[in-house]
Amino acid sequence: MDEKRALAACAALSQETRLRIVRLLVTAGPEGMSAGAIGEAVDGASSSRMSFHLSHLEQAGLVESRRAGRSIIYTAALGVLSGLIEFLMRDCCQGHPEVCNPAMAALSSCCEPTKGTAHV
Amino acid sequence: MDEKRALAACAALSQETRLRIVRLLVTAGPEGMSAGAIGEAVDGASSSRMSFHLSHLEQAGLVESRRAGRSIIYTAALGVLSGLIEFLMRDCCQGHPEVCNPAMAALSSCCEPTKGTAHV
DNA sequence: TCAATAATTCAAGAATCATTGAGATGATTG
DNA sequence: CAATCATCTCAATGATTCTTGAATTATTGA
Repeated sequence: MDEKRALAACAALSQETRLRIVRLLVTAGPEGMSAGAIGEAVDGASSSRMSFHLSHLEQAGLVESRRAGRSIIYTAALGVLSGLIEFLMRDCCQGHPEVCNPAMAALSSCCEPTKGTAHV
Repeated sequence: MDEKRALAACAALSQETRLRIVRLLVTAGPEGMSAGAIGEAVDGASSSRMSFHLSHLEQAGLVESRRAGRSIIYTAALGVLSGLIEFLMRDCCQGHPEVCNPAMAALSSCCEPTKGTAHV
């Protein structure tokens, strides 16, 4: 993740409809959702508006799309989201891990590490 | 972190000068930096422009300020940054931790968990 | 092939945001 | 107290972004 991509990602996330779309797709997982279903779920927006926002998100790398019949299925690009997180927190510690542990804890509360045993 | 705050945070981060300021302050740690020093470090911007962006960031909760003599010292609000991360990744796992491990790994590369630390 | 469905593209207008420069505020020094 | 330094506030202007509605492309089934 470089500055340019991080800016594009943040800009994409800074709009209500798009933020909702990303969060919806994060919870939807690898199966994704069709453009139409997303539109209904987030705010019943017009299809052209939805298309505008979905393509903005895809441009920013935060979602990916594939065609399935008449529908186009969108999925969250978790790798890019992770890259953004890493970029934002880079060098936050400077040898003092306790400084950024809140961020670790925040993520741990959702994502249990698969290896190791320590976290509850 | 609720949607409104997350939107404000992302909007604040979606501007080049502001993104640089936040990253600079993240690495600067709890001591922070004066407005003038930040301005010189990020792009030699005019003081009114710097002030505009710093106050935008403070409004969004991403930085905090305190006066020290003639200067005003800004620090990164790591708690809010962590909250944003947690908000973005919330429910990403749905029982499948391997889905969001990239995000964990991204943070771990910066922030080693301290031994035996229970998260809050 | 034709009609229906799903989604996209485009142009125009409305709304929001960033920069500039001038002036104001608050703290320190002589 | 007056001068200076660091920063902030404000109004005007230019730039960017969002929404809307109509037209367009791709896919499917009768």
